[in-house]
Amino acid sequence: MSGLRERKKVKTRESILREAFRLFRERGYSATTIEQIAEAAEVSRATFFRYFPTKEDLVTLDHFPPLIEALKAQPPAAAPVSALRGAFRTAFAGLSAEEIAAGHAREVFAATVPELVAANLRKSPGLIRQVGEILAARAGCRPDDPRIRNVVGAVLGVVAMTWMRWAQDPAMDGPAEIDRSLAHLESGLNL
Amino acid sequence: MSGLRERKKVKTRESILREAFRLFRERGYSATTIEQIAEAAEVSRATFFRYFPTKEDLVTLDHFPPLIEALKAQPPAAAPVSALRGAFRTAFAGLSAEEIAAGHAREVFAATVPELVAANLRKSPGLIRQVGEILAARAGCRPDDPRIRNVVGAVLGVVAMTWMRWAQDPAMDGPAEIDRSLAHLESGLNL
DNA sequence: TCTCTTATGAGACTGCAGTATCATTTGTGC
DNA sequence: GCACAAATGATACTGCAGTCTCATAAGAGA
Repeated sequence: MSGLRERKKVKTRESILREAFRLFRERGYSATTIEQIAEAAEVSRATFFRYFPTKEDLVTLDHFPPLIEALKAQPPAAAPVSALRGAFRTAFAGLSAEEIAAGHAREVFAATVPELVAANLRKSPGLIRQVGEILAARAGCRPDDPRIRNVVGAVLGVVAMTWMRWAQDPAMDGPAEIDRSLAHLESGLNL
Repeated sequence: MSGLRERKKVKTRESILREAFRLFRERGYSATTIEQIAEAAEVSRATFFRYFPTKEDLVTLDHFPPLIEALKAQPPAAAPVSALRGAFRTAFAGLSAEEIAAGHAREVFAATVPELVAANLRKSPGLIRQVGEILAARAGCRPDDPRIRNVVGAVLGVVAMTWMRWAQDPAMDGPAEIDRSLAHLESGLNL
């Protein structure tokens, strides 16, 4: 079934993505017009919209790494921060180096440009709540307990900051650094 | 000097803000056009743009509470998280209850709608860096030290989460709750 | 090769944000 | 009341995202 048609579509899609990200890097997200992307990808504007309904769709994360499942599988005795740290570690371990590298540019980008942060926030309204609910169930308290919120906030804040460092230094070992940062948080953020 | 002109300008500005937020609540931020806001505020489109250069300016925080100054004034011996906690406390203490209440709706709104989160992120690229630099100077390490980033990330994450709780429950004492959350972070996030 | 289906390109069109110009109104100082 | 400066309104304009229509090109299957 892998006819010429399908292969061409894949190539076109990849070409659009590649050129779009190149332009984004060169001149920024909002300064890059769809017309420029289409031209660089040697495709008409209309075709661009057939592949990506909106500009945002170029950069939004289709799905987060299976963080939720990994979190559920953590040992019940672990403290909340430890459990989340373990979940991140497990989630990343389930990805091949290629997958991490492939998704890195795109996700890092999405985490760096404000417009895209918003786009992703809009697409994942449940993630924060979901993490909070699991932690609350583990700890035997209500999901809206301030302490649960604090843990989620602190962990996500630390991860976000590390993610941004990763964005600026692609040579960095992102997963390892995230783990190290969470260990730092776990041990009280002392210097 | 408080002539009629000045008072009219203040009234116009308030009218635009009030009608804009009413419409935002009714039909959402991006679904509200500037033309609608201008009409509701009984003002021409041109005048709207004279008061607010962009739509985003309606909702972005003009300036954070004088957090930076408060942070610089913290006792040098305090640990980073403690210093930030103290800075938040001082910054809020410098505001009257009216100022807090007045800014609350607007800021809460800005913290809730994804587009506006992005707008605020774009406007405060320096805040995070600035806080990091001060903390680094206090601790005698480099501003890009991962530990500094972790502290900033964790604190901002905790504050952001508390801020969202505040958004859902306006009766909450926001500043006090932020202080409590930071105390929780300070003491290791244990349950 | 011939037909059918599907992807593409071209171009016009809408809606909205933001800019620019210029005439008109409306406070302000005298 | 008068002359000046400032705020406003009307209007036309640009630029870009996203939609729509229709003609053409190109792969699929016979």
